[in-house]
Amino acid sequence: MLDKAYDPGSTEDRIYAMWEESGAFRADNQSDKEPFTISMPPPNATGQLHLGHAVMLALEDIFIRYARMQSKEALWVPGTDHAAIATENVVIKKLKDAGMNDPRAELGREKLVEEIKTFVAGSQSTIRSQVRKMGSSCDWSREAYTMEDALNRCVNEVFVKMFTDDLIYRGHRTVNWDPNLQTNVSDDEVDYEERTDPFYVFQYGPFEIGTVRPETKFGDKYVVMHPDDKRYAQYKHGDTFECEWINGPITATIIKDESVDPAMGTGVMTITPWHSAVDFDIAKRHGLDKEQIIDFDGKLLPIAGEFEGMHISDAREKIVEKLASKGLLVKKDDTYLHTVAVNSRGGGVIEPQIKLQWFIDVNREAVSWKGKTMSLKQVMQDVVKSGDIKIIPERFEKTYFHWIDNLRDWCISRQIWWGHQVPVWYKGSEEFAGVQPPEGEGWEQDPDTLDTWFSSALWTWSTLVNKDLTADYSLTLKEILEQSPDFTKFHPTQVMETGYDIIFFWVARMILMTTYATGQIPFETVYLHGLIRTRDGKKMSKSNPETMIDPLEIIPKYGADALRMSMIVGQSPGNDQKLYEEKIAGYRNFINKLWNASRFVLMQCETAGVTPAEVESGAWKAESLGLADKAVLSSLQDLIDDVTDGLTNYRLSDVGERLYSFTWDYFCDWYLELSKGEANPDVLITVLRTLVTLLHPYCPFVTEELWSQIKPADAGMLISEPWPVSDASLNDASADQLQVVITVTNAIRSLRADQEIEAGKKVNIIIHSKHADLLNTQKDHIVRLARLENLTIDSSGDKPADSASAILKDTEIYMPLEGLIDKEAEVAKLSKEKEKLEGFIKGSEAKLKNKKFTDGAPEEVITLEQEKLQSNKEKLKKVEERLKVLR
RNA sequence: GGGCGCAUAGCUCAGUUGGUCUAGAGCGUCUGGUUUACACCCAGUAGGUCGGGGGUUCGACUCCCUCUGCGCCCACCA
Repeated sequence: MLDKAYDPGSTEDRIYAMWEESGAFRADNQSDKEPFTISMPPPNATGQLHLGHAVMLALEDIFIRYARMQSKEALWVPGTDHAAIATENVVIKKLKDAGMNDPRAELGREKLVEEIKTFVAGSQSTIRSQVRKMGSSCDWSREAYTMEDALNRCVNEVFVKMFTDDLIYRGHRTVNWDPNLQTNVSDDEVDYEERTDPFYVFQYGPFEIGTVRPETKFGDKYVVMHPDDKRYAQYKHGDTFECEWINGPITATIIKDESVDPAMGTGVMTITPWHSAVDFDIAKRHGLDKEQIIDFDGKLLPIAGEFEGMHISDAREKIVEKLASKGLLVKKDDTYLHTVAVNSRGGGVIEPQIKLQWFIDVNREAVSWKGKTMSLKQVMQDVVKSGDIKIIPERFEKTYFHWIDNLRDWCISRQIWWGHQVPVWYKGSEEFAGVQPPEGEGWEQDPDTLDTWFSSALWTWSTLVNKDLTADYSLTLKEILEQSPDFTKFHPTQVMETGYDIIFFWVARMILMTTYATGQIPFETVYLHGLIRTRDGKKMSKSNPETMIDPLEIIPKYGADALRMSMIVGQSPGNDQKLYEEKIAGYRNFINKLWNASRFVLMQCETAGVTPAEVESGAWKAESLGLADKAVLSSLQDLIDDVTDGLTNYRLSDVGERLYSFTWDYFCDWYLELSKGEANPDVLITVLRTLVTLLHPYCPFVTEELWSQIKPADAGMLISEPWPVSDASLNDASADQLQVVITVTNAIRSLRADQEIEAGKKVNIIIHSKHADLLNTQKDHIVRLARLENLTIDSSGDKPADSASAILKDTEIYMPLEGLIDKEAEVAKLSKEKEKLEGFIKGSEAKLKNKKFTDGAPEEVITLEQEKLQSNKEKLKKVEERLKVLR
């Protein structure tokens, strides 16, 4: 017999080990079954599982378990990401904490990379065990890692292919340079922080110019204004003038450019092309000189004269002092609020610099897609516009298009050591791009590594290539793909489930790279979940540990099943959710309820001398079924349909709620209560089996554990059970009939509960007339219910002539055939219904007459409308007749 | 500046193409119950003019406009 309460702690690890050892997670690339694939978004190999991962794992596990039970070949590929900058950063920080001053300089490239590898290995094993804790049924035999050899081969192949197609180029551009981490980062990785800094206005010849960054102003020899600005009409483009500046007199040139906003400040500015992307563009347009003022460590160069070698943070004040002493400081505003660019990967303030970097050209039309030649941008737009890829929720498609419209060339090179090194080699002025190093002496590889998203953009397919084939350099990428059984079977994947915050970083780039490299879309559906927030709506973060909910603390306390459900039910895709312990406790209670319901069913079986294993689902004699049995079986068929339909359409929250209320409110509170008098073990076991099966994707541990107690003798594990199919022949009871049963049951019970009812007092239960014709057929059942409630039947008493009542000893319950009790209420109700029906009819008629509707609508819609009209007319007729009778 | 979203019971949220919702759930409140499936329980109760205003419609929580408040994303900030 089961314990009184479900204990996840003693169950979950055991169940997980059982699943894993059985091979239930492993997908077969040779099977005939329809494939269903999910690539797990690889957690960063830097650390700990958090709630963001937990929600992702819960959602994907539901998708994959449902697919598996639907007899699809379900594959869920797990893995980890090397998270280039983040990881290198963490390791460097650790080394510094251990007493090293400059780990990069002290260790050198090779040794530092070794350090990182060691760290990653430890972190990966932590993640693996944490993913297991959530019950994730992923295929560990296919675990992947973005830095493994096979993936490196794919990265190099794609790079070289793009290089050959002129989609990758190297050029001098303004990049987001982080002097702290000594690397550049992509535009998407830059965060903007609001700060208050002094804003200075200086006299620059005849002009006043404003700036927060005087330290960049050494090289400013161009003064720019809008060509239509009347205030400066006297100055002509190209005019020069002499003026006093930081380190003595300079010659300045007037530039007229439309990018200047006349309304901003004085409408005049000087430019620093080397350290600003906007200024760079202006300089480029007019062919102006560019000079570097600040070096890559953030120190001033010789152009700064006496300030040379000074760090910009120290130099600012001194430069201002000097300008002030020359009488050139016009104004200083200490309350100026502006935004400062910082590296979101844990680095410092971004200093724009011109650097030689590698870029992916998103506008060049060199990609063959659907028989046309398109740019990468166009392909990205096409696959979503055409519906090949569907995004849930749909509104993110807008966000996606908006992003693409503003997309600039993607800078893919990074000046860090941890990552895939750029597969380009140099010898003198020679340049060689190849999957393997060039032959011969004297070649040196480009020291840069690739943006971490370059490799993760290949994730859906690079994880499916055959590893032996990737070691064979006589094969092309195309041949490798064609000969990889996993790839041919499982790609494109079906669902990409991830947080909406990485739609640009990752989702968009997977689409970009995968369509280009494989000619296939990476996935069919994108399901985006929201962020998990604290109770007061704050982002959960390590810096605020009090509000943090750590899944690894929650799971032992409430169970993984409860955690999973608390993050799924009552949750809509793409919206953030607040999570707190009471919510999780609520689902822990639900899990326990299910457990105890099963315990009760098992007890009933024991009492009846039935062993659950012997019960064959659905094998009973029709005449042995009471009305309640029929009702529960009928409702169960609806449940199966609703859950199946909901899961197919990714309506996870609805389905969860439906299962929750069926289990608790209907199965436990109603059917099990009835069974206390007279139990039908066959039905109890059958219903429970179906229920547990339907619940399995949501709460896999407890259901698997229960299954072992209630399963048929010849059944295996629940994880591998087929999905239930509804049986229409069990669905014969009408909704009204069921409603009567429920109503009467509850009424009898509440009468019993109400102590104030004296024996013999007459109480009427009003049952609406539309049920009246059912009453006779249910009389026996109601009598049975009464017996269960310890009410004895005395049919000797006087029966009111106008009711078909069962007369009970303690209380008389009349069930009037007609609405005798509250005529007024019924008339009011019917009048309202009449009004409503008239409205429907009017609406339908208008619709059918409207050409706009009939011309545009498909035939089924019109037929449906006509049917609706017809049935409403019939309904109206009945209502009117009924009203006539009542009046 | 451009874009997206949210505003429904004390709290956290559902509400599927406008129609049996005279608006639902969980938690919390209050009342009562409980000799055995479960107090991680049972039966009830109270609580909302679905942010304000206008419009479309026979009918709007649901569609359109507008206002207010909150949040997010992108761009820019001389």
